[in-house]
Amino acid sequence: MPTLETKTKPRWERRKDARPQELLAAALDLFVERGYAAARLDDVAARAGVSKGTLYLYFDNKEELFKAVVRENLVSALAEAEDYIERSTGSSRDLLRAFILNWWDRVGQTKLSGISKLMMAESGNFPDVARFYHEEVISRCNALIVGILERGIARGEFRAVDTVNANLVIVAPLVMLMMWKHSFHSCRLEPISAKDYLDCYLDLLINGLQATALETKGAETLHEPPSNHH
Amino acid sequence: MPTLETKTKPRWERRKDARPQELLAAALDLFVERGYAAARLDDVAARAGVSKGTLYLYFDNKEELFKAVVRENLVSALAEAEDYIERSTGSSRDLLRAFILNWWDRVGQTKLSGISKLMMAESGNFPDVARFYHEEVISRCNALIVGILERGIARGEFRAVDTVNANLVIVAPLVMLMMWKHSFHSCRLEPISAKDYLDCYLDLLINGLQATALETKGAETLHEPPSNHH
DNA sequence: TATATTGCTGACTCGCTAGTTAGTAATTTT
DNA sequence: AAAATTACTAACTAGCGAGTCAGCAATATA
Repeated sequence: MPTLETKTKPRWERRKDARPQELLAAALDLFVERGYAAARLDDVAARAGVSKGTLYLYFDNKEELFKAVVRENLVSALAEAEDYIERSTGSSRDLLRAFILNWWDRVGQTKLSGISKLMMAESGNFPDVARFYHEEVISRCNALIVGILERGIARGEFRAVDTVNANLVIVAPLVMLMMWKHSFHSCRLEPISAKDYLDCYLDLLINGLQATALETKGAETLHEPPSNHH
Repeated sequence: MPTLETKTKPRWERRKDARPQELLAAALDLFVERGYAAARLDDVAARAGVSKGTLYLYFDNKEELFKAVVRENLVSALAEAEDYIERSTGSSRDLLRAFILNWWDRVGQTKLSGISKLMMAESGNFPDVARFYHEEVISRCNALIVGILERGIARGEFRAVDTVNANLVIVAPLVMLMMWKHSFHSCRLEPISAKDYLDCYLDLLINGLQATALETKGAETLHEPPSNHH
């Protein structure tokens, strides 16, 4: 009676080729949901439909698994952004805005934002992972933005701000928006509207960077004057 | 020979009154250093010079200990800020700047910044703590800033920005500065200069908020034009 | 000095998770 | 169809940390 599995499918299949991708996808999910330390490899394996032992056949340990997730998703996206900026020719103002909005589409809006949040949160407890992430993601991202600012200043489009700190000030609201997506879910009445937030941010930013408000006074603004709904 | 502790001090003392404060101080240190989940109560007790059992005499559990730390430090600071703003009479621009700089002195600059970072990082895994922190700290802080913005708009000092989102955009670089203080220590060549960062931030912000750049053109700027040292 | 009180200790339980491994079942080869 | 190969499983370990508690030693009291 118990041995009724006559013509059913095998209890498991050998799928050597598909496993890594499936494990990476599951790992991304769980790292984003729980954070680095709290993500359980048992759960990662389960979500990928394998046992934990199998996970260890494809990745040496938790740290290597995480690095693979970062390479697979963020590093590749960054490389594309570098290309995009390389090829651009328009005004620095438009370039900056396009970069930010594109970045939001490709990273901020997606679950990848959870990785940025996770690294901000846990870099202190995992210095090796932090170093890796800083070199592969943060440094390159900063270089991109400083590049755009220098370009804008050189062309006389932007005021001569301190580019290194301006980079940080510019990035901060974007990183925070990513972090808020993954913090205090249960507390906020209505989630932050990314569109409204970014509109407001870009409005303040472009205004703040403007070479001289006098000269460009007539230029079209990014959007209609924001409503003050409180 | 071994029993040479003739007239030495007792192995431990009874100090019922001093323990709570000492435990709170130790807890603040360890929560900031390690984060909420990773802070070990054994270590907290050890740093306070007692055993873990003693800690449990004064605090029910880890969560209550953490809440006590927040109340002791952040909630009290917030109450003072509320008073300060209540009493203020000057321009909204000065009030906003003063509030930000004062907040940096009282919180951002100190180890308390670690608490903000910790909550951003771990709120998802500890919803009860998150709710508490959101109600006691975040909501009240947001209300303060929205209040200043509304005041400035009502008086015609600020453009009619979307105050709710502007609040977030304004707060973001400040929260990020706090977080950076506690992230990627081992990666950054030179630590971020809070002064330069805040100068740059306030410069962009005030410029971005300015009612119309034409009218207030002659007003003294916050500081000398920032140098572009890169 | 003797007795009562209580602040404090330290060794315990219990549950949880990264990483290991002996063995098994799906596939490939012969 | 049998033998050889190997992708995979499941049960294991080792170690850690929150929370507990029986007992002890520092005071207070008599």
